[in-house]
Amino acid sequence: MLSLYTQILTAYGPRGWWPVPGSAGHRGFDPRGYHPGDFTHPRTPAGRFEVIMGAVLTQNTAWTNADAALARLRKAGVRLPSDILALPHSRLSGLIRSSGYFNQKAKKLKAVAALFSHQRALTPAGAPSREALLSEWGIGAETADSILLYAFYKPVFVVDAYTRRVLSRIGLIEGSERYEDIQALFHDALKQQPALYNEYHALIVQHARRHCTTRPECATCPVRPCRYRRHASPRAGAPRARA
DNA sequence: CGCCAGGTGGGAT
DNA sequence: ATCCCACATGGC
Repeated sequence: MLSLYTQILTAYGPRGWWPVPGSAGHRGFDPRGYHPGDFTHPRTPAGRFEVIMGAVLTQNTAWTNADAALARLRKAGVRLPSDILALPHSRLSGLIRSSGYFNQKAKKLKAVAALFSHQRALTPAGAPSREALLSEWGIGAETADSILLYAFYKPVFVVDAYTRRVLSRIGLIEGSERYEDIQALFHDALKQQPALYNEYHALIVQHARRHCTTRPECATCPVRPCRYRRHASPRAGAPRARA
């Protein structure tokens, strides 16, 4: 686990994703997504809630699509749970249209707004537990953990489809393990620091997009050893290897 | 035009 | 417990 981190950090450099306490500057969720000035400070209630809405809106969706929806919400003055709760479903779904699944996500935002509607819920002391998040409709393991890590700086590693793919290609997991089992690999091997988990996750995303794609580009891959490399075809078009 | 993108809940087996 | 599917837009 640590070896993978070191290798992809060296290869890609720090990603500088969602800010953590003590970081010098505030850059956006995704370097290509947010721009300085667009974004709300993540240690205020509105800032935390923006991160939370982003976590829902980006579910199985390109970040650019989710970000466009966040921008429209911001422009419409939607900043806090009470704003979401005050909107009719049709108006809300219209505002977030670009994020895809807009009917489902409007419902999810309503649910998440209800959970965070008490002012204390958007403060560090009042942060909901993982169990409380998971019990809300529309919040699964990854979204819950994204909220805990990125909105509340809890030392919780976020496992996503990229994580599963990269680790299984390398041979660190089989691929069908349960979410929490994969997460435990990170929790057990690394110091439990939010900034580390943040950076590591961002680096996995970068690696999965740059080299460890559906059709991987193993020829220039910076990660070694990798089990998949032996099976992978160096050029596109060849039949995909299966273990 | 086809595929993919930082998932989740619900229903069938 | 596991598998299958609906949910939907936008970029390449």
